[in-house]
Amino acid sequence: MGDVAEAVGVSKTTISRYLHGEYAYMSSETKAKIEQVIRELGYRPNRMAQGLKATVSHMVGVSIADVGNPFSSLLIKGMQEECRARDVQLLVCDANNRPELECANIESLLDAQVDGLIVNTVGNNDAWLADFHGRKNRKPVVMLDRIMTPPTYDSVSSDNAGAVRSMLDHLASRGFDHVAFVTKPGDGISTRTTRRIAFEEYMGAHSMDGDVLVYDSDAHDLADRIKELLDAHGAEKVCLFANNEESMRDVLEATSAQTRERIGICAFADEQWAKYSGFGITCLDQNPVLMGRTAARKLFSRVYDGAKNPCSVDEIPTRLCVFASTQI
Amino acid sequence: MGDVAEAVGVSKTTISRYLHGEYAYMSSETKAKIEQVIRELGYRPNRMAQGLKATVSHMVGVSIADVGNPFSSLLIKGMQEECRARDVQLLVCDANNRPELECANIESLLDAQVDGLIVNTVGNNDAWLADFHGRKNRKPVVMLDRIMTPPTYDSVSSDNAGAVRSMLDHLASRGFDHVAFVTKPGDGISTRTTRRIAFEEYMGAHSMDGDVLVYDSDAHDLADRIKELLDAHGAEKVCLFANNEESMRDVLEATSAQTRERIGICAFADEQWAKYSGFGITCLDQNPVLMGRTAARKLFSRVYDGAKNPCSVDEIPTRLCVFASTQI
DNA sequence: CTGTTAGCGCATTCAA
DNA sequence: TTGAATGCGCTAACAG
Repeated sequence: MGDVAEAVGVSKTTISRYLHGEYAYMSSETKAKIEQVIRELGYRPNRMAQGLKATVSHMVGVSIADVGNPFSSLLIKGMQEECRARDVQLLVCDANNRPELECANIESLLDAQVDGLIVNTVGNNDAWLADFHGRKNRKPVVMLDRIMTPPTYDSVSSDNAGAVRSMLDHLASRGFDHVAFVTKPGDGISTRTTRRIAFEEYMGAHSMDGDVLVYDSDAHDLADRIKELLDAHGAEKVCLFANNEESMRDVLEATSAQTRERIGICAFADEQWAKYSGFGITCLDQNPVLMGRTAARKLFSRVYDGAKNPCSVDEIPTRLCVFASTQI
Repeated sequence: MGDVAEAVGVSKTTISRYLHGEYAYMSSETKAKIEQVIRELGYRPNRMAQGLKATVSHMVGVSIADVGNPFSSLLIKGMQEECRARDVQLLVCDANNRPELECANIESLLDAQVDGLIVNTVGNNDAWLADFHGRKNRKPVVMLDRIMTPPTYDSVSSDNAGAVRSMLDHLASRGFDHVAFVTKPGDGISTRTTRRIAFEEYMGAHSMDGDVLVYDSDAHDLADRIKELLDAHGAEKVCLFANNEESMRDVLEATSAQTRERIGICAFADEQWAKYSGFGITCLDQNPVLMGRTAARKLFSRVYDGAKNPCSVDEIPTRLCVFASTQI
């Protein structure tokens, strides 16, 4: 900036003013001259230096439970769209499904002077996150996909309960007698628990028969559990309802093609994926891009627009996509 | 930092020294005192301010052609692993498959004072990228997955040619007479071109019959093209070889289940995806996590370890995963 | 309309 | 062993 000022023959202040569009306090000749010199020198302001002075850095931090997950990548896509519009940079960290890393990520991001945080928590980290809320110079946080109860922060998630109900309505209409909700242990991950509870409530309220099948990471274990289930309910029309794509893959791994032909299967899963898996798997397609966008918007309104409203939870609707797997 | 200095009763210089581990110039009492006060106050150094002084910011920028792509998210996963080890932050931008955005991203990242860049180019941007190489204060760049010819920058890609050959060897061993390589137009994207050329060379060198089926984004168009192909080669054992997951989905969309039972199909695709698509699709599984790691390592060695070696291209091997779709 | 001054949080001489 | 002084690139009073 000094170089530009010198070349034009004015002070740095004037250059600074030019950069901020304060043309009113400036002769049109100097303005033109500055414009020209900046182009010639290819000058671009240093955002770090700006951030050092200002109270904002135009950077927001993101900690993702597992960036390798396709769902996560779509969350990021959504955030990016908003970031582009506001000219803010996204600092992305991966927590690799480990709470310690999530904490470390957040601390590092704060060191980098981010203006706010979007957290897709790994789960089992609510205590630390709640504690963080009590810090003096805390930065705004938006929880994404996986949320806390009560919602200490602004949050964005899918309408998980509604999604579960719409799937069960569909299964009922297709004449299924028994539905098993297949999931890994809750592990403090809100989506799993929310869906499971919605499932159990629906079962309680309707005359549908069903149970929850919690399995450990070992797919071998799952195969036995499914066999037991089918032994017990062999005569009925059974459907396996997987909590997510991972569990759906575990179900596919644990069942033979013959088995899959005589039972129904469905899952929370991306339509693109589900449509071509097997003969097509009926799924609840979430809207991760919209979720990411919404989270970014909420954060920006608080950080850059000074919104002071109490924190709220946005639930993004899901879409039921019916394919061959529930048509038996 | 001033607060800490005051509380301890020393100057900021001493605190700075403490933070950099220069304990030699310090009485053990002051050291202990500093340690304590820092903990009490929860002081953490401001990386922006450090970056303003130092020549490095401990941030690297990434521009991804399409962050929504699962492949991309695994590239990022790999980078993150290296970033964690070196304590550097990743600034991630999405180019949304548009060259203008890629350029804008890179400029923005430089404004943020990143120490270097990893670019997964959208394609058709080689001229700008080459021009960028000529800039005075250019920062180091590593091209990832999609590379330039000649390689102006350090680059990391899959061993695309080798992968194509291994797939064609496999198809030959399975007795296929005719193979069609299905791809969207090249569009300046190196992977597409490299694979296509490897395909054509193999066909030329072996007595295998085949052709390249370039289709536009419209899957309808593709259905007609495939029909023509099968009309012409109906008597032979035909295989469709898709350039990537997207084209594979387009092939699935464009063919009926009956058709798929009498032809072979295969693709460059993630094993997780391919294994459960249809009856299982034979695929070339790349190693995006390793690619991301490798790119980050190359960048870091240049940026932080002062490596001066000429730029090089690393080719990461792929893995052939055979499933039912090539067993007809 | 324009410039002077001071300072953001830190690292680095140089001196003591 | 420690500290004072200077400046990184930029912004924001406050003066003219």
